[in-house]
Amino acid sequence: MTDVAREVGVTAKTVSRVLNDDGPVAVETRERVMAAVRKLGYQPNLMARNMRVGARDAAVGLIIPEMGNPFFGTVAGGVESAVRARGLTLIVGSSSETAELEQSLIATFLARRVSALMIVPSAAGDHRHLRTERVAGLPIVFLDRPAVGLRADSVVSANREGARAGVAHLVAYGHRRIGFVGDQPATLYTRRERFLGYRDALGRAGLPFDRALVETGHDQEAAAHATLRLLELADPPTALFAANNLASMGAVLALSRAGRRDVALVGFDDLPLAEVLDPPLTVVAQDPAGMGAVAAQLVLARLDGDRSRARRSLVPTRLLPRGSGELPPPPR
Amino acid sequence: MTDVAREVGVTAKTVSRVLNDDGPVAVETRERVMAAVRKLGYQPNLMARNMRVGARDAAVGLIIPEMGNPFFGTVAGGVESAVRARGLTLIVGSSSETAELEQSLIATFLARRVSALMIVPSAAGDHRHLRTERVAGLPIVFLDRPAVGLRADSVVSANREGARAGVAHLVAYGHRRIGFVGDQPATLYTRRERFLGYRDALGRAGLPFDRALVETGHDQEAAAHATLRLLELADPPTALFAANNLASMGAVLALSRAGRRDVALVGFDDLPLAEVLDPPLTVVAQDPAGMGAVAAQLVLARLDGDRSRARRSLVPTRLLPRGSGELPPPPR
DNA sequence: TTGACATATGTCAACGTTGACATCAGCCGT
DNA sequence: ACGGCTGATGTCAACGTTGACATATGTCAA
Repeated sequence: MTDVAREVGVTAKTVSRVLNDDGPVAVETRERVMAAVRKLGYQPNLMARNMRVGARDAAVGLIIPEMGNPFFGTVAGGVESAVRARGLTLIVGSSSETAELEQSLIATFLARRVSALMIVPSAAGDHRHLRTERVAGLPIVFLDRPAVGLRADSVVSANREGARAGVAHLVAYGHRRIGFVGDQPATLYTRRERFLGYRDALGRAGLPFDRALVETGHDQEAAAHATLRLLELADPPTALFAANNLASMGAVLALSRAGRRDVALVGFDDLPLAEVLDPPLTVVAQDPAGMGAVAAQLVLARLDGDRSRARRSLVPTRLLPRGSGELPPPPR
Repeated sequence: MTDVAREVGVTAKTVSRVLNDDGPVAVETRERVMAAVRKLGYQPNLMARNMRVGARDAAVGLIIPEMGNPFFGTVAGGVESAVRARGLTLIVGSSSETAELEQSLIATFLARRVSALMIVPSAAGDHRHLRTERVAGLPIVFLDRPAVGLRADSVVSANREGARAGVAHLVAYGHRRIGFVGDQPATLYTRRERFLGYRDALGRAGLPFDRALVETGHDQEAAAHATLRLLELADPPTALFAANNLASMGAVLALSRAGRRDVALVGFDDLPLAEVLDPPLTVVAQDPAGMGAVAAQLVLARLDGDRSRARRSLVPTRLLPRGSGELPPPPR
């Protein structure tokens, strides 16, 4: 900036005025400044500006467990377009689902003076330490899973209700033995909630809960094996409920490999090619982009001074019957 | 920091020394400082630090067309883990495939003094204006598509070779009329390259090129319609080559809807559930995470002072025969 | 002509941090 | 006892920018 000023023969302050449309500047001066700016390829230094005006950085930090997972990618996309509409930049980090990385990312973001934090917490995390920041008025919103040890805004899917609806759907088609394929640590919020929904649905239908019908795998292949184990039971399930996208893919994979087109399946979270599968996959669809957008709106409201109590936003799910969930149980 | 200093009864400089493990500090002082840091929840201000030391921000900016697209999401993931391993933070923005947004994101990133820029250029972009920054030594790497009007590093898939191999694969199975389903503007680099690969393969096999066999759609549904148009030709193709993931999904969709299991299909870019499709989808797989990682390595090398000429890195593709690409043409 | 006022620009300090250099106390060897 | 060294801390200025306030020039009404 000083360079530009020297080039034009004015003070830095005048250049600043031109660039920020602050105070009065003679038309001719303005033009000469702009010319110099272009000539020198000057870029204002946001860091210095922020420091001077004591403002936080016009960026929000988002922490997700994994960028590769389309679910989180889409969430991030939803957040990004919403915050960008307000001139904010998005900074993303992925925690690889570990509390340590999450911690260090939070520290980095705080050191960068982001305007807000959005976090999809890792399974093992604890967010007590963020209390100071929250009190200081930094908007913090948790996504997909609520905070642990901290009263803060969160935006989550209607996991329990959705899972209940999905399982009830299978029950309605006559299934009485319904397997549950989960992945991730069983302590994970979403896993727990969906499992509760599963049990709710069984309970409401007067069906017994059988521990043997619950299997877990931490990735697609593991979920496939989990599914296989269920199919090989002496008294196997006639229908399956897969608790997330990886579990669904694993289940689809296992059923396909085993050549079993007679087992009903409902997955939680939609898949891109669900409708061309054989049979087309019935899912309880989430709205990841919507979740991101809702969370971003919350953040923006907080930035605008909304100081109301922390709230939890439930993003509804939608049952999309496509075929796999409408297969009847085999006649006995 | 001043607060911490006051609390302990020392100067800010001493606190700085403790925090940066700079110069000698008495053990007792160090402990008292650390205690005060914890007590006050002090977070160093990275912006001020960067400004003082005149360093660029320890962040690299990445611009992708769309966060929701798993291809770019995975690329971003590859970049992120590589740069984080070096203590750098990733800032992401999406350009929605428009030159304007791309421009404004670049400006924002430059104003933030990122250490490096990584760009998946939008179709219409022009990067001449980045010449100044490149000369100034800012590492700039283009991903998936090369820069326009600028000599800069780029990392791209072996599009032409991959497409050629995919189409040659179909030829090897006896196909003589092979349709091309592309999406995006036909001017897009990847689209062009893959199309050239397609023509190469035809030429090498001595097959005529038929303009009627080339169709385009800009998203999944459009690609499905494009596919349908091909199938309805008087002299329809017996095999299809889909030039990217959306085109593949569209083609799969269309074939499935039309109940056509006799048309061979090879897609460019792998899909999550490719192997459970019916028939399982043969693809020319790209390595998005690998691309991101390679690009990040390039950036890191540049940051380490590598001043060699701009280079273009080709990331190889891999043909994964799964069934759909090995269907023979119907006997005539 | 005066002074009140608007316009155009300049001066200075400060944001939080850290390099360069200064200060001071204690200890060593001679 | 003295110079020199080491360790521990302090002082000051500067990074690039902008708020607060000052200055200079011109315009216009009384």
